[in-house]
Amino acid sequence: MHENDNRLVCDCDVIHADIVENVKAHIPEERKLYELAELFKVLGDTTRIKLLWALSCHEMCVCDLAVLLNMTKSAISHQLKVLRQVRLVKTRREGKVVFYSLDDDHVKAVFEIGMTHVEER
Amino acid sequence: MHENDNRLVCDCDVIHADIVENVKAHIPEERKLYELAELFKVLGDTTRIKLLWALSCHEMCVCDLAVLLNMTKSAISHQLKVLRQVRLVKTRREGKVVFYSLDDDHVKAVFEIGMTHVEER
DNA sequence: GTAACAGTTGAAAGATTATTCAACTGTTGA
DNA sequence: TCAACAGTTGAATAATCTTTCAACTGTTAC
Repeated sequence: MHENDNRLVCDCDVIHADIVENVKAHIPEERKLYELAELFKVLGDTTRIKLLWALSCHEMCVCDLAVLLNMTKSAISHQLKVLRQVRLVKTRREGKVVFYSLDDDHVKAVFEIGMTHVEER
Repeated sequence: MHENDNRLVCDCDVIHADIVENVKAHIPEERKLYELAELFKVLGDTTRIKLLWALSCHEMCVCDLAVLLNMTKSAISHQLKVLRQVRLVKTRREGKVVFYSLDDDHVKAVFEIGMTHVEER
């Protein structure tokens, strides 16, 4: 991740100072943009997209998901952890079995808009 | 990227066969989910998020963007290329200066929903 | 034509990330 | 108690991605 540690890294002059100043004044705080990028980064992986899609159909356990995607339980579990950390999925234990389901109403909406972009190409 | 080349990689049995079959029947084609993940991958980087945000305020040239983000023109140019390849931004040349602007009406919508998720935490 | 500057590009370096592997925890049922 | 199985985890490997660097293109102005 890029971090500008007080060095001046830019190798050119401003051309349109007014625009730059205006945009600078309205840009959201660094932390929020960072978190937004983090969210998209989580969505930016085929395995995790498939998991979210599957869970948007029905809650499922790790074994079922592993069979569905033809991957190891370990790989699935690692990715589910990532999804859990950003609160996109939640869990429910029933004996030995852990059921995963979506934990966010926005995900489907993001999916649909994203799909619109993809399909228009 | 994971690809299952006819090997059976899953290390467990199906527990809820009916659910798995049902989900399998409704899952979108592989290619679409892949493209959706690709789109989110592009959005999943702080630099590119900042670029898109800036461009959602006003069209800007590479120099301006470099000054705004305090990065080299080269780094900015590389990232703009990525955004151009998935048709999120478009260009317009005026003499020596190349202006970039958003090329997708959905981006802002995706931004806003994503922001909702981020802010609720 | 050529100097100056905006922007682009390919290759390499550095950073990050996904999957595998092996060892582990927790729960059930005999 | 212990075998069996669902799931988790840390470390290592493999793959991918971001930024840097240096060389390049294209346009303008002299």
